[in-house]
Amino acid sequence: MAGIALSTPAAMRRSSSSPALRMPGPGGRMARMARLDADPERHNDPLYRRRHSLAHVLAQAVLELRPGSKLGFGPPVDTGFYYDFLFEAPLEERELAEIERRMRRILKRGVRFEREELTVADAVRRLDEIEQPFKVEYARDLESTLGVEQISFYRSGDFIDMCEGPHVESTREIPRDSFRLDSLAGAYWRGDERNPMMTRIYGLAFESKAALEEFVRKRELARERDHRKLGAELEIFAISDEIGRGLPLWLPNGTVLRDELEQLAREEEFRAGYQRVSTPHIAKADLYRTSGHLPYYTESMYPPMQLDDEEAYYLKPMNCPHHHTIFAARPRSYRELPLRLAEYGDVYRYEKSGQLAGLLRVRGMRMNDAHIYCTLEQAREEFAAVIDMHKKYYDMFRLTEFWMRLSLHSPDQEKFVTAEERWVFAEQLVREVLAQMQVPFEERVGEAAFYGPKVDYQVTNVVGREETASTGQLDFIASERFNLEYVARDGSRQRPWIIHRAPLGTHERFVSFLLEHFGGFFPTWLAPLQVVLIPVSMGERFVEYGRKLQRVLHDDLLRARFDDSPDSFGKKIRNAETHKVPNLFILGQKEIDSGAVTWRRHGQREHQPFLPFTAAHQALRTLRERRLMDNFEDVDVPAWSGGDA
RNA sequence: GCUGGUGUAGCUCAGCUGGUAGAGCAACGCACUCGUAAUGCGUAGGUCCGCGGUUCGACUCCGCGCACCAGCUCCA
Repeated sequence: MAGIALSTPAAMRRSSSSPALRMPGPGGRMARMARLDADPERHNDPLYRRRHSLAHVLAQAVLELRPGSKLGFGPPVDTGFYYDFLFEAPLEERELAEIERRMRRILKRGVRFEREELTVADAVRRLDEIEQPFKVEYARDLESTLGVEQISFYRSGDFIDMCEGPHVESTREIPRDSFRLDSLAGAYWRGDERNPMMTRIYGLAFESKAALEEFVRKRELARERDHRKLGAELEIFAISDEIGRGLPLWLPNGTVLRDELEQLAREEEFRAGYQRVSTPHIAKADLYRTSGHLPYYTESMYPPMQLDDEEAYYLKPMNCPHHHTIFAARPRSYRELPLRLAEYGDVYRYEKSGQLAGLLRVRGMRMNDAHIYCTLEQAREEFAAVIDMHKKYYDMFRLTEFWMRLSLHSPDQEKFVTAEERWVFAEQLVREVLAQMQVPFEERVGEAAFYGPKVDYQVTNVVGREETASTGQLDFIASERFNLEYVARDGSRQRPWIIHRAPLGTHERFVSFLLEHFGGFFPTWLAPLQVVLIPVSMGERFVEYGRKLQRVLHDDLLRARFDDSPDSFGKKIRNAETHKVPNLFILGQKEIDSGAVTWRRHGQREHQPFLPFTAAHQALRTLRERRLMDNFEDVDVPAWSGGDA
């Protein structure tokens, strides 16, 4: 069951509705993961029935081909369906074609779906007979955990499966060309890695052949925007075996993005009363014993560096212990609070190899980190300010495809510090702040940090993978562990509350989202190359003029390049366009004659104003200084829109 | 980590059943001096992911590694 959504006005919910409904476009993993069978309304959806029935047909075809295979779960998902199997011998991808053929044959036959209900005991007996141990396990589980007494089965031809339904009446209702087997994957029985790994077959299924093809086409299109593809094409980053998996190298273009984001953060944090600090990349084991990382977080840490006669050192997986140590460096007064310490800090986490993915999941990352030390009375206001900062950035970058998750602890999971009342208190505090601010969110149990509840910004990338992009956390554990205290007005010693926050997340993840969100087309202020000056020919006077203007822009710290390659004029335009440079200045005789440029914007061939170079220069400065999002069409580019065509 | 797939020039890819490799783009050179998405000609570039094995002979077959891609982290 989905978490309870609190204080979520219907109108605002749309942008942050459940993952299943939120999928922006062509779905991948998220879409697949979002099982639809939890929502009773979906059961009336004819497409839901078809997909569900196709899962059965898939199982039937598989059993024809591989008798004795064991069945797991086989639900519909919002791009089709899947079914999990345990095979005696591994299934290879090329066998999917044969399975698909058999499925079509079954559809053609017009098999009817018939429901019957059995008592749990009878159900178990039947499942034993047909040798489906996973189903037996599940049937027993339904009885013991949910108190289910009757279990329904669906029979379609000679295939029978324990199933809640509903299904189509007859397989004839399903157009034979409206589905396709998509891929093969491993999946643990009941999603638990201690269980056997089954083989999952994914199928795509839509209303019609046309809808299926449309989906496949859109998915292809989305893959064009994959940050790994764009990152290579635009020379943003590279990952090399020589350096190590999950340890990206930032190329000059990517480093511009990082520098600009850091500049943005520095300015915003300065205005918001943060102070900057810098801390080393390694620290002694004892620090992480104090912080609680060693018991709770070791799996995600690189192994220790052991020196002779000395305590082991660890690469830091988080900046917090270092910042806490700064807080503790001298006695603190309540007058200093809230104390806000910020650092774009490099951290290293040993992610499981199978989790690594481009910039999205890495092992070395740079985080827009800060810790706010405050009194309990200040905690609400500070947390609200943190959420405000998140909102400001998301509005600014026009990131609308996200949902906010209030991540709570789970009393029965070991990874959470035991302190039930304080968890409840902290969670309620955060919940109230969010409610007060009228931001829509959904609660998820078991997603908290080990030291406190979080507000996570969940973003889905182009291939449908969901990750946390930003986070704000309330920590009620660390100040005790680190023995942090301040002297209150009455002279007593008090523990500060701590807020952890990373509204711009990590460069790695944030840039990957921006790349995909913008399709590689960055606003002028962020763009690695802000303007390319292109002469109509390499005649001496054009070259001279172009170099002169380039120097003026460059001296003004604008990232301008004069294209003096031997390429043709058309080729230069093309090169600049494929590199998604936001601004091109075209220079020819008439521009020289009046000290002007013809300004072509990325992808804009129609309207190209002719204006004095000084005006164009000034406009670039404005774009930069105001950080205008001129990669969006509705944003007016100064001096451009009004100019001559 | 686990399951399945993939690995050929900087990039995208071709290479039939074993006889040691090609194309386009990019790079470089020469010519061209051009008004809005690819000027022409030429040159160079490969440990066919790595290491072992089978074979007269391995990019091709087998084994073991490595990397990348997709998926798995609770309901028929």
